[in-house]
Amino acid sequence: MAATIKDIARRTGLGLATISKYLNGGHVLPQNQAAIEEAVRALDYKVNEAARTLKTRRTGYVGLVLPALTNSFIMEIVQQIQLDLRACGFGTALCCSAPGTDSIRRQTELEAIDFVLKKGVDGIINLPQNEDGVHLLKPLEMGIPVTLIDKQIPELADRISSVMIDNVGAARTAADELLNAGHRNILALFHGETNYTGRRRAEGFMDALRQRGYPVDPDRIIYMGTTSSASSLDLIREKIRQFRPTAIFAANFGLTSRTLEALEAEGLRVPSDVSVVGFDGVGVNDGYGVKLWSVMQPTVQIGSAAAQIMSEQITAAAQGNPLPPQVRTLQAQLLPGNSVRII
Amino acid sequence: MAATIKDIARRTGLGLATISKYLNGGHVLPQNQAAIEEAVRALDYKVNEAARTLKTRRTGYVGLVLPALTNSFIMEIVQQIQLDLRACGFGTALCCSAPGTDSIRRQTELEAIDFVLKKGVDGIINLPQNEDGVHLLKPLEMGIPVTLIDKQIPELADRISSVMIDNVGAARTAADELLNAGHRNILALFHGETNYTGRRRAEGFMDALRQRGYPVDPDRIIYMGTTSSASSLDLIREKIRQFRPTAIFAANFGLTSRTLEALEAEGLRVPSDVSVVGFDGVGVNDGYGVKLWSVMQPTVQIGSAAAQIMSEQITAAAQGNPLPPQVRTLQAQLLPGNSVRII
DNA sequence: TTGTACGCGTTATCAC
DNA sequence: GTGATAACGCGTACAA
Repeated sequence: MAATIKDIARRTGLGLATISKYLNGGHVLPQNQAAIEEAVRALDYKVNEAARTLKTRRTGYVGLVLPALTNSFIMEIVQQIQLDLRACGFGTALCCSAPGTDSIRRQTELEAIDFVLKKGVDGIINLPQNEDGVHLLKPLEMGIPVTLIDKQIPELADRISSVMIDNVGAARTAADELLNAGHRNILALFHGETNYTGRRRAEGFMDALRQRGYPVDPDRIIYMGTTSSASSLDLIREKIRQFRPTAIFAANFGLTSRTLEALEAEGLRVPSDVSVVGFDGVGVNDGYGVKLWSVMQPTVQIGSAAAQIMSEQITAAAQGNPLPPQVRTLQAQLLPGNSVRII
Repeated sequence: MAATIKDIARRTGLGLATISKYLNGGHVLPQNQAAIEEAVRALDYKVNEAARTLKTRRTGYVGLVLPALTNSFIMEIVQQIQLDLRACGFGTALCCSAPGTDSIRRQTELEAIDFVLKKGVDGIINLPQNEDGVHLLKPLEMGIPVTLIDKQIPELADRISSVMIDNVGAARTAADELLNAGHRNILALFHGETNYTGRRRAEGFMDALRQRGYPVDPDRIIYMGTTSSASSLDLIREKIRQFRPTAIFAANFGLTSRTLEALEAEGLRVPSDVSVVGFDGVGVNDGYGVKLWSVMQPTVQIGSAAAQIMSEQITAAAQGNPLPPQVRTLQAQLLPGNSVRII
């Protein structure tokens, strides 16, 4: 049986309130402090988090709700979030809304949120897949702070914090690289059309073209929608055959992977046949001859920022003066490779 | 303010015990059941997990302690564990012992275990990096069930459950593939020499050689130890130059990646210069011309098995009759590629 | 089957 | 500064 605060009280002859106060950072007489410290060590006392939660209504857990663990980008962020939250004393309750076709995604993400809510969390960090954010209404209503990563939900922008990169700038830089190399016939691949991040990256890409006075061909701007990997692959192959681009810009992890597959399937080589700028480090460290140019998001910084914001929001809310939502925008970096041919 | 069991009692006119019993699966009169159901819906009642934990001493969380989130193999397992645990009603407390040189690994893993213990978990699923398992003594002593994945700790084999593949068989199958293709000068790369999984795979590899009467050259069996990625890469390159192998077998995810890098750095092509059989899907879906032969571990099954064992152990322990530790061995599969040249 | 009363370990509010 | 004491919400003997 684990030692309780009562055991400490018995051993030291002090009252419960004194012990509790000291344990929570209050001041007591030096002699009492020493006595408590001694008793804690001797009895190997650990606070009972359940009892504390029952009283304070704070669980010390942050829910981390993600679509799935599918790529190194999200993995690095998850790890960093977990490390930093732990450093702040918070546990990380991982909850993947998990695979599922788009038609049931709303449902699975809602269930994931409901689950962490049921388990009890002080805050939620979410990489949303449900673009209208209805799944976040309940936590918001309950006064549980929410921080978004990677994507933004404009409708809720004034009520929730978010951490993401300058998507417009990142895409613009990537496009510039291709344009500087002389490419004009560029196929550009983005997330679904309703996807905030995808739209921003598309904007950045088009910005780069316009800035130089090049025409924007809407047919070469492909929004993948929420199709499966397989049909995305087919679509990319089709577009490659249709437009015979000299270069491709793929605006996220999955699209970059599928672009490489599509080129391989079409028998096209990088960069001799087609130049490629990708995202999130795909094809950067494969140990093959081709090293892709890649937009690298600062995953460590993203994770740290999310954890920090979350921690601050929770602490402030616990003290009765909730902080306004924070938005943090970080800069991505274009990592050079050898996948762009100068023409 | 959230509704409590008392509110239900007031609304239905029933006693607290009746409500509680029904909520925990007990039988009550149909009319009372209906009344309770109605009240639960009307008041949007949710059980307070903290109060329940305080009483039952069960938190409904399983600690998932890993070295780090570094590759798709571990990621897939983590996701599956989380999904299955959730289906059993358990939350997943993710805790990465995190990066760190080997000298401090014992410490970081111990801290990770201590953290989940402090937060309160009913069980621990662990991918150990500390090979003697001292970090698991405390949970074991506390009566908290532990399930290992991927690796085994022989000293503790009779006290903890484990889920892993038939490492000997997997390595033997991989070796057979190379031997069948006519390779005799094979460089074989394994984890550290003190690593259980690495040793088992090395055994399997050597078995395959011996079974055919081929000599085992200890110099071509490389144990990486716990060196950094960079120095591993250097070591592999050195061995390649030294032995000029016609084939390489890399016995885990990281080693396979570094093997590809090393070959690239040495200017050697796969499979024309050197054949390769790797592990865990590295180089299988890169969208390049070469698709590696790869030992694929059944990540979904591993995750499911770990979650299932954990759930059973916890449930049994909660009912006072703890289950003996379980060991589950699954079969890996050798996925064909085009990275092996017949000579 | 149902209800009463108590305890789980902690924090918070008072008096002192 | 300190110490009784009352919650917090639930599970569970025990009695009815």
